[in-house]
Amino acid sequence: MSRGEETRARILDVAQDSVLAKGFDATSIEEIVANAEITKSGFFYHFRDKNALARALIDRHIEVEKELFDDLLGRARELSDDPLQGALIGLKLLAELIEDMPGGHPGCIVATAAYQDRLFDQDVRDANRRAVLGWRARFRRMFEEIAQVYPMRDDVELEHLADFVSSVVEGGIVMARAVGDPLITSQQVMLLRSYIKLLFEPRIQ
Amino acid sequence: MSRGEETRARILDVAQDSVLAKGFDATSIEEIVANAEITKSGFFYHFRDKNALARALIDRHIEVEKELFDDLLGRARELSDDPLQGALIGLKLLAELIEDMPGGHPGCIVATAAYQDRLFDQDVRDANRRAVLGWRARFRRMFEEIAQVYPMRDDVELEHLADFVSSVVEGGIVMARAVGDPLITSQQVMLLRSYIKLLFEPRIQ
DNA sequence: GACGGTACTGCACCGCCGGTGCGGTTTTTA
DNA sequence: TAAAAACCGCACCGGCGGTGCAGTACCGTC
Repeated sequence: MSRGEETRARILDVAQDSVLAKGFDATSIEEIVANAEITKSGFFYHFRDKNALARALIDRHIEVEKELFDDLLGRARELSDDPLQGALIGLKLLAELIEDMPGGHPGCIVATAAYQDRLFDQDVRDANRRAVLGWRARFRRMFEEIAQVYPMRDDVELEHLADFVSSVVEGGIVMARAVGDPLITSQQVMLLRSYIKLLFEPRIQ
Repeated sequence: MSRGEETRARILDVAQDSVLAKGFDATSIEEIVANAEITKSGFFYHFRDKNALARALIDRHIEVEKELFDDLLGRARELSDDPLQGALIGLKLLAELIEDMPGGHPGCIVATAAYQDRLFDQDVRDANRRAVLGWRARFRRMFEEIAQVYPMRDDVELEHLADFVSSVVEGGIVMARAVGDPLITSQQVMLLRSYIKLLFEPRIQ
C-alpha cells in the first residue's frame, strides 16, 4: 500500500468510526481531519466532497461484509454437507458474531444512507442499492439450495425470504439502538433462524 | 384548537413531510418556516431548538401510531374471537395498509432518530425508547394471549418475538428505501405472518 | 374601551461547517 | 534530477442553527 493509499484508508477508518457512532452529518470534516492527523486540504485532495467520502465508505463496507459472510457461510458449510443445516449453523454463527461485538453491532452504514438519501447523490444511492441487491442474490442462492432438498411448509417467495435476512438484521440494529440493548440484534437473528427451521425442517411423524 | 396550537400543528405537519422525505438534518428550519408560512422568530417561539422539534415529532408519532394500531388490531379481533387468527388477520391488514400507502411507507421517524442519536439530546432518545417499549408491551400481550391457547412449535422468548414485529417493519422500511421498491415492506410483514402461523398454528395429523 | 397576555414579526448578529481557490512544500518515483 | 504525487497553510464564501430584543397584531377579560 502506497503512502497515498495509507492516508486514504486512515481517513476512511476514522470517518467510519464517527459515522457509525453518531451519524453521517453529525460527523464534521474538521473532526475527521483532526483524528486522521491530516489537514482539510489533504482531505479534499483524496475526496472531492463529503458525498465522495460516503460513497467510498459504502464501497468499502460492501467488500468487508462480503468477505465476512463468505468466511462465515464457508465455515458453516464445512460443518455440514446439508444446505439447511449449513444455513442454520451460519445464522447461529452470525448471531454469535453480532453478540460478541463489543458494545453491540456498530450499526449498518447502508441503513444510515437509506435514512438520509436526499442528503446523498445518485452515486451513493446506487452503491447502496448494489450492496443490498448483492445480499439478496447471496441469500437467495442459499435458500434455493435448501428448497431443492426440503419441501417448504408455507408458500413464500424465495426472493422475499432472501430480503428477510437483511430486513431482520437491519431492523434488529435499529431496535438495539433505539432501546439501548445491544443484545437485541442477535436475538432477532435467532428468531429468523427459528423461522427457517420451521419453514424447511421436516418434522418426525 | 387555539390559534397557537394550530400554528404549532402546521409546523409539525410540514416538518414531518420533509423529515420523512429527506432526513432530519437535511431539513432546514428556514425551509420549514417558509412552507409553514411563518417567520424564523415564530418557529423559535414554539420550539426552543431543533431538538424540541424532533421531540415533538416523535411524541406525536407515538400517539398517531398507537391509534392506528388500536384501530387495526381492534378490527382484526372483531373479525375473529381466536387470538391467533386475530393476530394473523391483523398482520394481513397491516401489510395491506403499508402496501396501500402512496409511494410506499413514508419511513419511520423512530429509526431516523435511532440512526442519528448523537444529534439528539437525552429527551429525544428517551421519547424514542418509550415508543419502542410501547410496541414491545403491546405485541407481547398479543403473543401471550396466543400462547395461552396454542402450544409453541419452537422455544422462543415472547419478548423477543414482540420485538420481532418491530424489527421486521423497521428493517422492511430500510430495505424498501435502499432498493427503491416500496412493496418490500409489506412483503416482509407477510413473511413475519408466515412465521407466526408456523410457530403457533396446529397442523392436522 | 383600557389592559395584559399570547402569538407572533423584523432585523441584526454570532459561530460552525462544507466547500473553494491557490500558492507553496515535501515526498516519492521514473 | 526533474516531474509527478501527496500534501500544507491560509484566506474566504454561503448556508444554517441559534440568540437577542424591540415592536406589534390579535383577543379575551374586567
